[in-house]
Amino acid sequence: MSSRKVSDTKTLHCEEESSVKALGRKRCPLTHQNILCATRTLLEEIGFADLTIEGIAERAGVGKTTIYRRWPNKASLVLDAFIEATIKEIPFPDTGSVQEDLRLQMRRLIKWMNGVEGHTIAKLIGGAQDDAELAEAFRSRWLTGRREEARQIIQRGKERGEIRADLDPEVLLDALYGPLYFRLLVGHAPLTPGYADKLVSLVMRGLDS
Amino acid sequence: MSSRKVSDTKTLHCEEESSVKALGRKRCPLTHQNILCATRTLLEEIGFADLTIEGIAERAGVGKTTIYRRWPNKASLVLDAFIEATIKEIPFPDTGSVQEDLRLQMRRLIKWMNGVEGHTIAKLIGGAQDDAELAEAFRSRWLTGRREEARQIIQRGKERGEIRADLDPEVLLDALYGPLYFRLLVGHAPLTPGYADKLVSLVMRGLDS
Amino acid sequence: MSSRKVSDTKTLHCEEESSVKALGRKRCPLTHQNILCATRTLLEEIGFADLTIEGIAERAGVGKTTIYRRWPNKASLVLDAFIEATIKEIPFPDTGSVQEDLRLQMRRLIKWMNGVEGHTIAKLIGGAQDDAELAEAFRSRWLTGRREEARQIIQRGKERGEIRADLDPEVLLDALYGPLYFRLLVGHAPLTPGYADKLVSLVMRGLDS
Amino acid sequence: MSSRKVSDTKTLHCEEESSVKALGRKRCPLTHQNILCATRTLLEEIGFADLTIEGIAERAGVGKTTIYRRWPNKASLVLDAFIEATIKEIPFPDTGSVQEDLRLQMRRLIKWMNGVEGHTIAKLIGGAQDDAELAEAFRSRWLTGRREEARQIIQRGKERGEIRADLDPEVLLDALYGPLYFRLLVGHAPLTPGYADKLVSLVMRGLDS
DNA sequence: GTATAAACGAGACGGTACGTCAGGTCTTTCT
DNA sequence: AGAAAGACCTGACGTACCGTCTCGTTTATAC
Repeated sequence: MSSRKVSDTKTLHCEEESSVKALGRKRCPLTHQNILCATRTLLEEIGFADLTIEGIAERAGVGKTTIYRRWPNKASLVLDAFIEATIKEIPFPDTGSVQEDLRLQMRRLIKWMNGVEGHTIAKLIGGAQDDAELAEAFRSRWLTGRREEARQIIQRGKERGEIRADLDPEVLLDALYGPLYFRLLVGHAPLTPGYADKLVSLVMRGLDS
Repeated sequence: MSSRKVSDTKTLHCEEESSVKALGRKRCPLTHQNILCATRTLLEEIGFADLTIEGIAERAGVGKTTIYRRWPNKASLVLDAFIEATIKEIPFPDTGSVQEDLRLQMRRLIKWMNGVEGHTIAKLIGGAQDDAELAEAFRSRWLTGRREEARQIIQRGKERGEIRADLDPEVLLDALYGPLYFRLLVGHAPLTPGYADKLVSLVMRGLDS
Repeated sequence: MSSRKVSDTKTLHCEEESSVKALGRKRCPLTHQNILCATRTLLEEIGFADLTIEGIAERAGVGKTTIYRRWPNKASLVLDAFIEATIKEIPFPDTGSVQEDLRLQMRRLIKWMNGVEGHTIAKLIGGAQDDAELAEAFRSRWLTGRREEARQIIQRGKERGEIRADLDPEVLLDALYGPLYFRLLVGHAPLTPGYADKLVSLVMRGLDS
Repeated sequence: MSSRKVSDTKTLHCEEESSVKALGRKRCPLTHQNILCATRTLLEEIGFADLTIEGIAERAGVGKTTIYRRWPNKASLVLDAFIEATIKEIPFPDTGSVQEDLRLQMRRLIKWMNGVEGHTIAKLIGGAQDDAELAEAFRSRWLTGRREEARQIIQRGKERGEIRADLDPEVLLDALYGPLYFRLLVGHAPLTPGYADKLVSLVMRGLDS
């Protein structure tokens, strides 16, 4: 049961042909780490838009070619760097109450969105608007997992009878998390912890009926 | 009172010194239109990211300088072109029922989001992630106006007693519209007309209590 | 009649469309000079093979694009720089004796070949082996003119009766100058001033018969 | 005395330590041949300048390292490939007349220069202008041998009394062969068989006096 | 036999330069 | 003075090879 490994996690997006035999010299894993590390650092220092492959290469003490050999474009690299750094953050709680579970997790997410990572993820979603690959990567490697966990909270609530069974979890999750990303991306209003409370109490009012 | 027209609409963002005297050659109004038109066309053809000032200038038969003289950057120009083209679409209805008003408007918005304009606005929000000016312009020139209209719908509902008076309209609007933009930008699920219905019925359940 | 100007000489190889009217900003002549100067300097410092456009651009304080806008390739640029610097050297004498004229000029050429310019011209001919454009440019802009002058020396000799009239001047000139270039390019033996004397006395023995 | 074989001819320039013992796996002679063959083919196909070690390695089905283990640089390899292919061509005749011997051999050389090999040797001399090693190799492995043979023709002539004994053979050979290489490299005039005749009759006029 | 040593194909690696593109500024000429 | 054309410097792009360096495998002598 505990055998569900989250899989390798290490190399996520970069080209890797595992088919045949692995001929020739092995790819140095340190190099990999150096590049991701340099990317993360620069991302915080100068932001996504001003990030250049050349800059990353220099910072990592690596040839540009080495980067291009492993990642098809800037976005994929940044996504790798980003996910590697944040994959384990913002855990989902299990308090016994759906509403409380979601409220707590949303508060954590808001706090996280107000930090550097929030900025980065906004840029990634922004970049995904003209990069289908990045968009797909963002969905499959960031959103899907978290979404699945949130769905389980709802499922638990349904089993406990807190929520009526015919509720579409997708709509509920969108109604809760959509506004957070909305404010993050558009910035028309601040993302305060209290915002989570208000959203939960508004959206989840009377879901047991 | 209601005569406050949204004003000229024509030149919105571009520098325009009307104060002094209007010396020298007049700015050709056709040029203006040509540039906006070329921008719109190219925006649809190749997208925001691949859009270049040089390309627009060429397509419009205009010097690069002329563009730079009128707009500070690509984003402003695109926003101008975009808003000019869509300012009058997606009207807000007044059926006498808040829920129905919002539902109808959201359906229209969804329809519109599924077209070219939806694509464009997604790119604009995307671009705004690394362009503070564009972000601000997007908020003040696109969102604010529409938001105000939506707020009035809610206000009417409060006056009619459909909605309890202490409800925070910002949270409600976010809970309704946030999910739409969320799906538009992230694309994890389709934007169907029925989605509007589901959202409205989920979020607005029991708001009169 | 004597109005045959050797033409402008200034801009020789670089693209220049003089047809219409010359719209837009003028090409800065200083830039031109800076580039040629930097090229010459670097040519002497590091040689033709290690010469890079990037290096020249940097040394000249100029963008790479500016160079590419004016010259199609490294060779043309170098040829321009080279010819501009040496176009007036190694004059052809007129002593009244063909043999003496040629001998003197060959001695001067040998001296010149032993200097930096000789090295450069060797590299240019070398480069011309895989660059048809450079080859043509070298012939038309360097060789042709000098060849014509040498031909006139021979013509004068024929008129004076020093040389029999049916002699093919091309073969004679090749027999005299070919060996110089041969030694310059292959380096199997030194280029001494006495070599000129020996060649002249060998090749021109009995040309009056 | 005539036992001085020009040695093995097979591996000429490539590193080869025969001293100690020859431990480990032997160098595959087929590999050697494959590399030289690929080099020759590519040389004809794309020319010296566009020739790359990587390309040769691929064509030969060989690792780059294997090439670098055997030749210090591109030039040496090309020279090996070239010489291996042409070492036995253009024999020196012995008709009993110096003038006739040289004339015949020059005609053969001209014919050969007009073929692919002429092109290649021009490129090699060209490449030698920025590669001292190649220059030296070209002289010692191509020119010297042929030059020695030509010198013997002249020597025979002197012994027969056809040519006066004090003639410097170097100058004579330069005066005859220099022009051929001159035209080959500069291309200002065609290399026709008749050119050999003209040169011989011009340069060798009255050498018996 | 079984080490051990080199050759070998493959390909990763840090570099350098390439030639192109777009950015945003400046200059010239014409209207 | 405004407009159009285009020169200009800058800086990053993605590519091609360079020559060096591991890899794992294959082939040979040497113990």
